[in-house]
Amino acid sequence: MANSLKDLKSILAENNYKLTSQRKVILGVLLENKGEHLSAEEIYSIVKQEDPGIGLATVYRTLELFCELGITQQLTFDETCRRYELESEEDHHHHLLCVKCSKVMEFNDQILEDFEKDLGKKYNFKVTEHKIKFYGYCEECQ
Amino acid sequence: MANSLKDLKSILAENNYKLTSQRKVILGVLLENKGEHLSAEEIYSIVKQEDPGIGLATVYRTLELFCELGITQQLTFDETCRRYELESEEDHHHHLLCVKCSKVMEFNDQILEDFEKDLGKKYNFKVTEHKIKFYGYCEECQ
DNA sequence: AACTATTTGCCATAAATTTTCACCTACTAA
DNA sequence: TTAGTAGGTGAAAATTTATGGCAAATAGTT
Repeated sequence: MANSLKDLKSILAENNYKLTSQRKVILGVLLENKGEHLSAEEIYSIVKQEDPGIGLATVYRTLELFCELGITQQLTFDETCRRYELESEEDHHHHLLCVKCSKVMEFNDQILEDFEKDLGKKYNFKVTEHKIKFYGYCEECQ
Repeated sequence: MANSLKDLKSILAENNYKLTSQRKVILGVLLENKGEHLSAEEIYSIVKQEDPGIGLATVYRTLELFCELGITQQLTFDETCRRYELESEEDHHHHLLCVKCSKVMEFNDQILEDFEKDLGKKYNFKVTEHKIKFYGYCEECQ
């Protein structure tokens, strides 16, 4: 979706939102941490290094906005906090969670896309997205 | 798993836990609301009608215990609270979430079980459980 | 019926997120 | 370029969700 600041600017403009320095910095942090699944607090602490004046509430507000605009996506693992990652059409992936070391890995798949189509017909449910988590033991923890 | 109070009694006894009136009431509420996905607060408010003296902390502690014993299972939709449902070997299902009316439906499947096996080989990840959510539009909201 | 380890209720606390509000700033139109 | 304005921000308070401590109560045993 938003792979650069230029993208961010146009996405915001299209939706009548302003391009602020805080939003730029937060997108920057997300871009620099692709593949990570950061919480708002974690993003906040990284962002603060670049812009010490930024407030935690702004991070929350920005992430909410980014999700609304399809720039980011919320992840809910089984924790008390929510995590975020950049959303991407090209790289649709899911997560493997190790129940022992808590490592989170990603995987892509095509089979599920096909499965999704069948599901729509079978249950008369028009699927727009799916979130799939597999729990188990990673290579090292088996 | 626990389909009756008798089951509960033996599960608790096997694990050296006591059968208290609070635990009975909470299981009762879960049994009467199969198919629902209640939060701790919601369970608390229903339970209170039957036993006004019960404390919220007890509900949380009981649900934690029930999950530990495999009686219930935690669900994390994209909310701030966790939800619970009875766990059942026979009825392994997943969820369809309508993005418009927020209704949550359930579905069973076999294809995913097979898919899971392949995944284990492909990524050297020993899958023990999966949680799958499909988002989209339900029959009425299409 | 008495014993004892669990369990509970109440209250305080923690942690995550949201709201409030006064001030600030990015875009727009003149 | 320069206001004007709608939208955005920071700080702190408020909410929401969940957990921890402790004295009193209780289930299961002796």
